[in-house]
Formats: sequence, structure tokens, C-alpha cells
Amino acid sequence: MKISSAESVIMEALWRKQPLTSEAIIAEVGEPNGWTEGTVKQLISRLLKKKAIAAQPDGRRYLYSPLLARRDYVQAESQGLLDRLFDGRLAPLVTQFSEGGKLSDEDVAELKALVERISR
Amino acid sequence: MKISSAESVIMEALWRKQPLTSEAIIAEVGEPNGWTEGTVKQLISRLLKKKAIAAQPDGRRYLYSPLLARRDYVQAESQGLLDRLFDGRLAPLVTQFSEGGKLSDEDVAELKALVERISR
DNA sequence: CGCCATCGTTGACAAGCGTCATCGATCGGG
DNA sequence: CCCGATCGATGACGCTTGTCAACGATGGCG
Repeated sequence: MKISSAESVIMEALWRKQPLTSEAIIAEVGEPNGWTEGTVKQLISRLLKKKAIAAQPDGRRYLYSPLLARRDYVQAESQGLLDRLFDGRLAPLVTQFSEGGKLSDEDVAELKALVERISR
Repeated sequence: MKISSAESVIMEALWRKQPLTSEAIIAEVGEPNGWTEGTVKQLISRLLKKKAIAAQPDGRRYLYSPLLARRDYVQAESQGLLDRLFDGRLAPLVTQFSEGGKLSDEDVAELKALVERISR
């Protein structure tokens, strides 16, 4: 099931720290996004329905934890973009950023070190 | 204005070859996506409303051309993903693919050459 | 000159999303 | 033991998206 953009904000909160009560999630993401309590609760409900998170009873409330691993989510999203826009190849993506002048010297250094490490 | 996923299929066709008549677009994307004529026409209309493409009269029909450059679209999409998932940094994205075993030897070689070229 | 084929425009509808409020159950304090 | 606070569930609503069909204008062929 697909995670929507607003829902992914909740996921990110849970990936940062888990488990969390709804109250804690609201505290975490409500303010920064200008969301009311109702909005966040609805997002939590939808994530439950999508089985992207789990709720374990804790007294009268629930503690929520991600079921979907961030690694898997990120992998799928990245692969999707790569496939859609770059024919599944990574190098053209890097070229894109390079040509757009979007690479800092630090980025380049990091990449260089990374490629060195990988290629051996 | 945001281009939806179905709409982007039309854009890709126009980026490949431009300008195109609606008939040509339908021929190009209809079949492979299982879309009827009506569906493609609706997508074209929405892209026009979003000013992502332009229509120039040609007799009784129109010739459609992209107004949005693929370069810009791809740049925005990529940057968005990078910002959302990788804190705006490119190296972690590459790491992600590397760790996922998603890099072929060829990918690595390409990357290496690319980074060499950039870093000088 | 009239009919048919063909355009583009528009209407339609279900599903998903973003956003928020209300409701029914229930726990704890007085 | 009852009332209020709080929790999760649910209803609601407007907008976008995916999908398709119907309509109205118009150009060309017979």
C-alpha cells in the first residue's frame, strides 16, 4: 500500500523514535506542520489501515510502532524515481545534480570516497 | 503546478518527440498503458490547464509541445526526493543503492568516471 | 449541400488525500 | 458512584487523480 506524503511525516517521526503514543506523535509533528490533533489522528488511523504501523495496547491508549522499515521505504521510493526518470541508472542522476550545480565540494568529496570504497 | 503520474507519461512522450497531435500521443501512450482515447484526451486537457504543454493550431487540430523542460522537471523531482529522504545529500542516496546491492559493476564504473571528471 | 468522421471540451464518477470536528467509550478524581 | 477529560473511531468535505463517455463544432467527401 502506498504511503501518502502527509502520512510519511508520521512515519518519519516513528522512525526517529518508537514506540510513541498518539499524543507524542501529535507533539512531534503537529506544530511544525500546522496540523490539529484531529488531522494527526486521522493520519495515524489510515496508516494503521494500511498496515504501515502497528498499535500495541498500553492501558487505555496505544503505543504505535512502524511496521514498514525506513530502509525499505526509502529503497522503494528511490528505485521508483530512478526507474521513472533515469531509466533505472544511477549515474545519470548524479550527472543531473552535477550539471545543475547542485553539488557542493563536500558532496563531491563524499562521493569520491564512497565510489573508491565501493569499487574495491 | 504539480504534474501527476499519469500526466507525466504524456510529458515523456512529448519530450521524446515534439510537437505531436493528440492522435499521435494516443498512439504513443494509449496502448502501452491500456488507456482509451478519452483518457489520454483528458490528460492532455489537464496538462494544458496546468500550462505544462502548449497547443498550436494546425488546421482543425492542435500540435502539442511541452512548455516544461524535462531537465527542470527531473531536477525538481530529484531534488524533492533527496530533500525528503536524504536530508538533501547525494552521497547517502548512492550508499542506499550500494548497500541494497543495486549497483552493477557498470554502474560503479560509470560513477567512478563521473566523479573523477567532476572533481577536477 | 448534406452527412459522417473527427477534434477538443466537458461531464461524470470512484478512489485517495488533506484537513478538521464530532461521537461513543472509558478511566480517574472527587 | 458520577462527571469530566481523554482516546480512538468515524463522518465529513473539498480537491486531485485516474478513467471513460458523451457532446458540440467543424471540415471534407460524395
